[in-house]
Amino acid sequence: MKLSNSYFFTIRENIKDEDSVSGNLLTRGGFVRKNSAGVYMFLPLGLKVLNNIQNIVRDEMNKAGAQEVLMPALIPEETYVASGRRAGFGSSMFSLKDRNGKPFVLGPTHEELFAIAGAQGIHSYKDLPFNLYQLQTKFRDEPRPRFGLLRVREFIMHDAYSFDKDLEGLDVSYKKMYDAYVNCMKRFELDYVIVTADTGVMGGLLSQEFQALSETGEDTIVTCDSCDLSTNLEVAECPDHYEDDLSEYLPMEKVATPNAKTIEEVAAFFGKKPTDFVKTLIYKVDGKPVACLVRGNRDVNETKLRKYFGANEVELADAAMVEETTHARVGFAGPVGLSIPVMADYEVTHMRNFIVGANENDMHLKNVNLKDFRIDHVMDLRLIQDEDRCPVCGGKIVFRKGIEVANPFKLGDKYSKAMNLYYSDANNEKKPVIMGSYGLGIGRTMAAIVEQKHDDWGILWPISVAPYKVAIVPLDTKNEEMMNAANELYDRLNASGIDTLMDDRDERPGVKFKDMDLIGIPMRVTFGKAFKDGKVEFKLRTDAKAELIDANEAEEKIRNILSDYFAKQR
RNA sequence: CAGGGUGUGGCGAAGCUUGGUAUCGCGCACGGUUCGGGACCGUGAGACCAUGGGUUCGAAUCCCAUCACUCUGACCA
Repeated sequence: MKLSNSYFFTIRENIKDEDSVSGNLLTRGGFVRKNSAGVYMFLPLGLKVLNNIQNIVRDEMNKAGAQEVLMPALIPEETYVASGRRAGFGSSMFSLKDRNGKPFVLGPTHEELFAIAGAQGIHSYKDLPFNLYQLQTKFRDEPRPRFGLLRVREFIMHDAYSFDKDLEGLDVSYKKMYDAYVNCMKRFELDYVIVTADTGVMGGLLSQEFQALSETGEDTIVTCDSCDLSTNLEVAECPDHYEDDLSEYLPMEKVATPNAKTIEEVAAFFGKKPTDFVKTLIYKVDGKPVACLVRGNRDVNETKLRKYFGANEVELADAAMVEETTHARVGFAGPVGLSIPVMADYEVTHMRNFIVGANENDMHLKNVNLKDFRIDHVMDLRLIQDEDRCPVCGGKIVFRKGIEVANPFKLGDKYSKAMNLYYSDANNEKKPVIMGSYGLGIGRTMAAIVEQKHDDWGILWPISVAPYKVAIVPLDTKNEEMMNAANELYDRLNASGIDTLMDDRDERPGVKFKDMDLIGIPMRVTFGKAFKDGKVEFKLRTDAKAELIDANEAEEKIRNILSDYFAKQR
């Protein structure tokens, strides 16, 4: 591409409406532009990167033996009702009606449609296994889009679906996709970890996330410095490793605690620490109240709670529900005398003589013990914390932030049963097909790469995904000889399949350099002062200084760098 | 959903408290001087001040409503 006659622009100033490094640099470089909250235009440069990422995924999928298809985004709502996920997705699904009033949705993910597609081709065990994938636009009405391309409402996702006759087959299919994703990460040059995660609205047997490490990430990752523990915060275990408190039982006592309702306020009142309390949180689990008990310095892990109940939605109860269930204002809930289900964290069962709310305004109970109230279920209910030890080996745990770029699932038979996807085995018995599903966010990957690879001047694209591999920058556009030589190199590189950009604009050198740095082209060939001696400058975007080389050696040098690079990517 | 902020030429902002018909920087056009890390001087074009209503002789400015964008929290008792 020649810049002088193309849709190319950069923005010098910061973008007000972009809250992340990647969103800012991608907008300033003219890759993307926000059109509405969480919905982006992809401009020429941005589309080139997006296509490069998609082609890497496509290549890895094809190598893994998957076949590409394209499913509709516009889907009858009843499809998701059949699997039970219409309710699961709730308001995060975009929905609309056709002219006859028939409800449709815009697909947020496609397990159902692929199960339907599978059913059309699967009759016998001889039809299995196989694997389908697509690169397609998904729609999710996120409550709060943010961080540029990282959390959006319309995005291109790669999703793949495997079909097997049994769990052993699924293991093989899963491994292939897992390996394909590992290869993709390598080719994207992402610094990442793989963590076990919650299966969430997908359901199924196993979920792993490929998390690109970045402070901008919205996910918290828990790893251990002495074993290979690697898990998402929301599923990190807090096993029953607590020591019993053996102090003598004291008699329960009701104490007036006016104007004190937070743990800190009440602790100050009693002259005690938060660890001497049992916190009672009223949750709304699919609309029904549930009390959760954790030690005063702990937090409830809502994912664990949701999993235990198999619920779609878990949130803290509103004030009205708290008052109805505890007969007191918010701030005085306690387990004694509650008539709703009571869940307790393991740790609570090892405590003695603790303080709880009295279910009465401005009152707390002290010296409460397990005999004083009913617990319906004891479980691992809390969020892991800094001071906790590794649940596997007891080592020191480390918290990091990550961007979830890919997520393979072992689904099992959940969707097969819901969507009537069965096959006949060798004994002519009807069995559900065993499915896996695999997703990788294309735009999110693009943003994650920028989050990891940038400097003060702009983006540092890896060669594999860079919109152009080489930028040719002639500094004197009036010098005919120089322009001829630059054009010749430009033509030769492009003719041999090396995507090359030429900055033939009549701009000052500084402008051209700044722009090329901002958009992050990996290699730059500058035709400048030394051209009269037959020399050009060659510079890698990641290097501070340029080197002077013979003009007629530039092409070979670029070829060598690229062939070395791609050899290492294999 | 709850609470806060913002909306002014293409972009970024000032003006609003204390009403009097819009200012600055970037960008753009033209002329000139420049020309190796976002040049300088001069001239110029470009705005129904988010939308709708109200108060007023007069509204970007005050009042009401709506919409959009954005931040914080996703209510930790």
